[in-house]
Amino acid sequence: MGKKPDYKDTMNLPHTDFPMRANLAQREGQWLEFWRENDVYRKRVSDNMPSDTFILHDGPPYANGHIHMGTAFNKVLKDMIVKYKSMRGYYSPYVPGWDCHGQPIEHQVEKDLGPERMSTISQAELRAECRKWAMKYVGIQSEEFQRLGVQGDFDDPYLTLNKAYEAGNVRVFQRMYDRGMIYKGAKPIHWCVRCTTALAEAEIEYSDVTSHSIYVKLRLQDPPSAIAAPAEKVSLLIWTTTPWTLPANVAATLAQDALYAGVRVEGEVIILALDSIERLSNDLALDLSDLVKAPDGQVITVKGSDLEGLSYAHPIHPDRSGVVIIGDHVDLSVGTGAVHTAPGHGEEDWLIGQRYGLETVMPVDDHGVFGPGGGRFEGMTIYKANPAIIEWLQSEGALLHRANTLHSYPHCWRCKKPVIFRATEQWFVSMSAAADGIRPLRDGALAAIDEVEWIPRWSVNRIRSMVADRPDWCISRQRAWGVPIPVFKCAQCNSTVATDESFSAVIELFETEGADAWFTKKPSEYLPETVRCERCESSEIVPEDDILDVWFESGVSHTSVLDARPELRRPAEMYLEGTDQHRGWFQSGLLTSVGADGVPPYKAVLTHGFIVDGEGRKMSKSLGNVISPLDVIEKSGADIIRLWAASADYSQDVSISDDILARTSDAYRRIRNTFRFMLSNLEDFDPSESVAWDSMPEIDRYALVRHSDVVSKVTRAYDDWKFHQVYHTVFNYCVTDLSSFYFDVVKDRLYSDAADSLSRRSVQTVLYTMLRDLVRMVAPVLTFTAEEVWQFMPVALRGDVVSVQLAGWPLDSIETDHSTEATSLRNAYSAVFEIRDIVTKSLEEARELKVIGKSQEAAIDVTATPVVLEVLKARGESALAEMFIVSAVRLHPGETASVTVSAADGTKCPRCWNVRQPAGDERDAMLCARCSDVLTAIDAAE
RNA sequence: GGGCCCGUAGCUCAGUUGGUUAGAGCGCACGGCUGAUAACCGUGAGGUCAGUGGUUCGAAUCCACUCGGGCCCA
Repeated sequence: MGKKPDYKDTMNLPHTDFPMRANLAQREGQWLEFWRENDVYRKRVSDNMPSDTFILHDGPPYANGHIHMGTAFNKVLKDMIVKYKSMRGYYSPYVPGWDCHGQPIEHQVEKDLGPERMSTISQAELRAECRKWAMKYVGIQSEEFQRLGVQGDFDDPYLTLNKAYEAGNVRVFQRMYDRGMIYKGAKPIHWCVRCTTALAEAEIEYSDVTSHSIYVKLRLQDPPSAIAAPAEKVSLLIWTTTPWTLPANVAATLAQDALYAGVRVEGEVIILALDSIERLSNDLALDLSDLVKAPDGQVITVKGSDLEGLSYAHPIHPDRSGVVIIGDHVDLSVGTGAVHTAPGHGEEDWLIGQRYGLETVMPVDDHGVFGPGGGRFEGMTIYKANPAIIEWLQSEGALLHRANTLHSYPHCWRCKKPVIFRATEQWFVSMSAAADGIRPLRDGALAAIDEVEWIPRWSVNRIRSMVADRPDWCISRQRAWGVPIPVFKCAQCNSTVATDESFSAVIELFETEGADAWFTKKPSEYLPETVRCERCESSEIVPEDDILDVWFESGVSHTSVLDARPELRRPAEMYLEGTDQHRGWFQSGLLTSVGADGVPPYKAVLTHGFIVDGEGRKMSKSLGNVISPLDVIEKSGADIIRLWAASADYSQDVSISDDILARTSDAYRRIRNTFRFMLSNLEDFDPSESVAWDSMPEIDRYALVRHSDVVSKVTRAYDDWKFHQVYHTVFNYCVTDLSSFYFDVVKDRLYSDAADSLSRRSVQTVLYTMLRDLVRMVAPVLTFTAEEVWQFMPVALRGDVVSVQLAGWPLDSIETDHSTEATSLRNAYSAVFEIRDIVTKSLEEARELKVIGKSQEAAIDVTATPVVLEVLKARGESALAEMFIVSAVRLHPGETASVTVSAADGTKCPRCWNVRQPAGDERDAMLCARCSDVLTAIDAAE
C-alpha cells in the first residue's frame, strides 16, 4: 500500500478532559459556586462532629478598605490549617470576624459628612453612619476573602458591633473590675489636640519633625559653695525640645553617679554634666572652656546625688520654685545631664514624680490651650506659646542657646498631626494591682504565657518581654464609635457607680438594644431604682462618656465569640496572626482573658512575618512596590496566591514580587501537569482491577514505597505547621520522582502494553494511589485546583465523595504491611539512581556526537563495582533498560562505575517506537514481539 | 536609642550536636523528543554562605562588631 501503518488506535494513549491550561481567574468562580451549592463547608464541619476539636479563632481584621496581601496571606494560612485539620478528621469550624468600631472608621465618616454636617449631627446619628460604613467593608472584605478560597461561616461571622458581642465587653469589664484590676487615674497619655482624644500606643506613628531646641538656665536659689564663689549666679542647665512644657515644670532630674561641673559663661556659672561639655561646646559653638576650678587648678566636680534636693527659681512662674531630683532615665549622651521634668507631660516624668511625691501640673486643656496654670501664657495654644516662651526666657536672661533640631516625634495615626503627652483622667487596667487573693495581671499573664505553645518558639520572648515591660493599659477613648466604658458617675458627688446590679442592667441593655442605647437612653430607663451612689446615696447618676479602646473590644472575643457560640470554645486551639499582634490582639486577648478569668484564651499562638517586596522592603505606595491580591487573583488566580503563601517560610518576613509570582506560576503549571498525566492515564481504570503488591513489577513497588515516604513527610510537615516543606516536598516529588523518572519510565507500559494487561494495570494501580493521595495532600493549599482534579477523576476513582475536602487524609500503609521490603528497595534504588546519573550523562555525550537522538536508540554497557553490580543484577538487565529508557543494558564487573553508549541493534518498532529486533509478524514485519502479541490479542477480542 | 527576628546561587528552600571540593528544585543557556505537546526529557553554567574581626586543628554553622531589612517600643 506504501502508506505507513498508523498504530495509534491500537494503543492506550492518554486522554482526559482536564485542561492543561488552568485559566484559574475564570474557572475558580465555578468552584466557589459548587461548594456553595453542595454546602461543602458545613458538611466538612458536621461530618467530624463527635471527634476531636480544632478551633482556629479568627483575629478580626479592621472593617475599613479592601484586603491587602498581608490579610490575604493571613487568611490563606488559616484556611490551609482549618482544611487540613478537617481532612484529618478534626471538628474544625471557622468563624471569621471583623473589628468594626474605632477611630479610623469614625474619622472616615467625619470626613465624608464634612464639617457642616458634623457640627449638627447627634452622637446616635454619627454612630449609625459609622455602622453603615463598617458593614459596607465587612461585605467587601467577606467577598474578597471568599474569593481567595477561604471557607467558613461567612453567613454568620462575628462582628464587634453585634449586640451580643458588645455585651461581652461588659462581662469582661465587670469581672476585671470586681477583681480590682480597673481603676480611674490621671496619667500622661498620648493626646491628640486636633482629635481631642487619648491615643493608644497602636495609634501613634513616628515621623521626623523640626522642633525648637533650647538650653535653659534654672537659677539655683541656694547654690553649693563648693562650685562657685558666694556672689556668683549659679544655674543648672537643662535642654528641651518642647518649650511649652516648661510651665508644667516641677523638677530637674540628674543622674545619680554622673559627674557635674560648673562652667563660667557670660559672667555666670552653669552646671552641667562633665561628659557633655565637649559635645555641647562643639554642637552649640559656645566657649565652655572656663571650668570652675579649685585653688590647686583641679576642676571641681560633684556627683548628681550631691545636688539632690536643691531648689531653683521656676523659669516661668516667678512665685514658684522647682527641685533637683535623681532619676535613672537621664541619658548622658544627649542634652546636658540635667533633665527638665514635668510629670503632667511625660511617662517617665510622671513615674519619677510619683516617687518624689511631686505635683502633676497640667495647665494645658483638651485643645492644647493654656489655662490659668500657664501663667502669662494663659489663653495661648501650645504652638503659639512656644516662641512666646522662648522670647520670655530670652528677656529674663534664662536662655543660653536656641536652635532647631530634626528628630523623630510621635504623631496621631489618623490626622497625622504631632501629639502631646498630657495627663488627664482615664480608665486603666492595672498590671500590678488586684483585689485581695487575686493574682495581679502581670503575674497572671506571664504565668499564662508559659502554658501556651508559641510558634515559632522565639515568639515567646517577644510577648513575654512586652507583657513584662508594659505600663498600665489605658482603656479610655474620648470618641463616639465604640462600646462605652460601662460605669456611671454620681451627678452629685462625682464618684463612680458600678455595681453587680448596674453591670447586669447594662449587659441586658446591650444584649437587647446594643451599645447605641447607652447614647440614646437615660440611665433611669434601664437601671433598677436600687442603683444609687454608694457614697452619697444619690439616685441621680450619669453614664461615663469615654468609650473602650478597640483593643479591649477585639480582645474579649474569647468571651463574646468563643464562649458565646455553641460550636466554639475557649481556649481555642490556635490564634494565628502577624508578628505585630504580639502587642495587639495576642496581648489584648491574653490580658482580658487572664484578667477576667485567670486563663489564657488560646493553647497555641502561631505568628507569621510581614509581607515585603523582593528586596525585603516593606510595601508602600511611595516605593511603588505594592502588589494587590485582587490584581493577582484577576491575573493569575487565587490558587497562585495560595501556592505562594504555602511556599514561603512565614517565620520570617515573606517576600513577594512579580518574579516570585512568575516562579510560583511555573511551579503551579508543573503540579497541574502532573495531575493531568495521572488523570489521562486512568480514564479506563477501575479500582477493582487493582494489582496486588506481590504481583507488581518491582519498580511499581518501589514507586509505592517512595510515595508513602512522601505522604508521611508531607503529613509531618503539616503537623509541624511547615507549609513551605509541604510545598517543596510535593513539588520535588512531582518533578523529580514522578515526571522525570517514574512517569517517563512507565509510559511504555501504559501506552503500548495491552490495556488490561497486568503490567499496565499495575502502573495504573500505582498512579491511582498517587493521584488519590496527592490531590488530597494538596487540597488545603491548592483548594480550587484540587477540587477541579477531584471532579475530573472518573467516578470509579472518587466514588460518591462530593468534594475532595470530604475525602479524608491519605494513610501510610507501606510501613505496616511491607516495612522490611521497603527498606531494601530504598537501598537498592539509591544505588540504581547513582548509576542512572552516569547513564544520562553518557547518553547526553552520545547525543552530542549524533550517535543517538532519543535514549531508546541506545544500548549501554554498564560497568560497576562488585557491590553495586550485585544490586543491578538483582534488578535484571531488562528492568534496568526499562528504568534507563534504553534499548538494552549489558552489565560488566569493573573497578569503577562507568557507562558506554552505542547505537542499539535492531529497528524502530512502528508501534511502540522502541528499537527492537523485528518479530516477523505477518501483518507487519517490523513489529516487535510485544506489539505483535498485543495486536494478536486485540484482533482476537474483536 | 531599646527589645525580638532575619540576611545560603536570579527565585523558593535544605544544610543534623562546627568536620572532606556548600545541596535541591525552579529560572537561565544549550541539546533531545514530537504519542503529557503553549507539554515532556537531558546536560551545563550560576554561591568570597551580607561584611569584618575573633574562638578553634577546622565555621555557613559559636562569639563580637559593622552593614542591610522587618515588626514592636521610645
